[in-house]
Amino acid sequence: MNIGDVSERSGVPAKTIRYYEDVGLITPKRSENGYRAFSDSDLHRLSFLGRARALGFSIKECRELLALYADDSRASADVRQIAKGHLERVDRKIDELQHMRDTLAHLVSCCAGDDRPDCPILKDLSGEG
Amino acid sequence: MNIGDVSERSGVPAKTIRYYEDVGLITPKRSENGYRAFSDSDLHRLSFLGRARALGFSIKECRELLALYADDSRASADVRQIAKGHLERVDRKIDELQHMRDTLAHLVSCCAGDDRPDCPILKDLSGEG
DNA sequence: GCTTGACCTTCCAGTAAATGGAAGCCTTAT
DNA sequence: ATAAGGCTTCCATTTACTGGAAGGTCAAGC
Repeated sequence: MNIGDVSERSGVPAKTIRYYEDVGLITPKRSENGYRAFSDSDLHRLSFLGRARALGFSIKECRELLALYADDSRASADVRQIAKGHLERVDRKIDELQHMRDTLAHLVSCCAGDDRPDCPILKDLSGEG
Repeated sequence: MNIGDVSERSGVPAKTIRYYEDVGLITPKRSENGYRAFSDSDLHRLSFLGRARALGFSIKECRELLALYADDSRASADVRQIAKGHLERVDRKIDELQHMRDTLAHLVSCCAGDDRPDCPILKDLSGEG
């Protein structure tokens, strides 16, 4: 398969696939003409990466997950730990965004949003109130 | 005031203050020795930036907000639009993270996390199930 | 007067994870 | 033969800083 094929099948953009090769996440063979020649296993790996990235795992974590996936003697505890660590990070991020959201929603609701200059949003940002 | 003073008072790291000067968000005067000489107004501006960034506004938005703040004939509608646009972005991000979170939490709860290789997390990522 | 340590300066590089674009081969169809 | 579309590499850009090196400045203590 050429890069366009695996891109379409895996849902990972061609540009991103080349990037994944650059950083060593995949190592497709090459055809005689220099084109990348992807195997079914490469495609599978790319789909794995697509799903892991969609769940927010970092490239580093993806690398670790792929290594565990390839290791028949892995302990599921190792996989779980990576996922749990990531889950906690996501939870913290949600909390942070939720806090921003509440403040923003409050400020927006307080602002008249008309043609007058008086604005509680700017007041808050400037330290008044 | 030197950079260390305004950094402490505004809560913005010195490194970040220099960066803000680089990108034109602040333009402190210079003392004869070459040190940045911050005025009260510079400090105020930095505090404004610190609060805006803490709410997740981008540098570009901060620039716009500062411009509106300085403009006595502004319309609060313009401020509100920036804040509302940002709020919507934050909402979308929260939804996205929440979806990740739910999937991750489910997977983590399904994984035994012991020394055996069998792992529903990897199963899911690999496309099975 | 000299040293020491805490500040300050600039400049360069690196971070995460792609993405955009240019210049130029390869292939396939007309 | 040529045009379209796909492929290649390489370089730059994005976001918002952050780290570190090399070196100037200042105030305190001996």
